[in-house]
Amino acid sequence: MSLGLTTAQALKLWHDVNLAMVRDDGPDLSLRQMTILLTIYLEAPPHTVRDLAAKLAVSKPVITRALDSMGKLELVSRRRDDKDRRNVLVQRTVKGALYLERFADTIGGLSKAV
Amino acid sequence: MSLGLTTAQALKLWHDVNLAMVRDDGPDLSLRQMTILLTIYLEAPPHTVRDLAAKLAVSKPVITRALDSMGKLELVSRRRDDKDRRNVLVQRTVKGALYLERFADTIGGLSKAV
DNA sequence: AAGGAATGATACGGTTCCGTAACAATTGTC
DNA sequence: GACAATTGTTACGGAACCGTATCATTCCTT
Repeated sequence: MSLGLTTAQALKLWHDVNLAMVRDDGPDLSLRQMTILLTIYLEAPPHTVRDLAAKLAVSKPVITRALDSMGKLELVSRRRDDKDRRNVLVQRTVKGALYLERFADTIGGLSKAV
Repeated sequence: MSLGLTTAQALKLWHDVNLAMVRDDGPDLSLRQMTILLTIYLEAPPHTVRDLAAKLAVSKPVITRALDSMGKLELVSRRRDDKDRRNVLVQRTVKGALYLERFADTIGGLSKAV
């Protein structure tokens, strides 16, 4: 399916959503954090640190630190893999789901005005 | 005009564009920097530090520092206002225009796959 | 001309993130 | 069982950003 965004529409939508995020109180997730969060919630599990690092083309410590930060915000949780206890499985949380739901509503609402 | 984005479409589009930005080499602009850059290029001039701070609901040093950073990248330039030499006029640059044009193309291309 | 208002920049201390290198724990291999 | 490979984490020094307070410059009012 194609959304058929023109250049001007794309930039205006991005601007409006970014502006809403900047003006919003509460902590802003960094670009990497947001990408990790969306990956976890949009793609099928399991999600390991190694997989996420590969998908984002980023070092593993970047993932670990982002999971630390988002874990404090309870947007994400971690669990050891029982099949292979070297692995850490990144899991969704209720707060994380609500966060993204609210975020999607913001985009959806603003896209109506583009 | 309404783009009519569904929740799932909005999140997938955001994910895909963010992922492209993360994987891309070169410096990532922060959320605030990106918002400032888009404001400068989408809204009619003049743009002063004070106006930008008000629009983003952010302190003036945030704007000054963001302009410093983006100035080094030549995405933006500054000039004193001759009418009122207290003001600084934020101006567009060729590099900034190309940067956003390329960014819009990324969104446009990825939106076709949503 | 003098004092106050407005604008943007700077200083300061603190927090967060980064990249690289090293590390502990677990698994696989010989 | 010994040793290498894999996974995720931590350590370390450095860079970027933040919020608040302060400053220099310019304008305005009287």
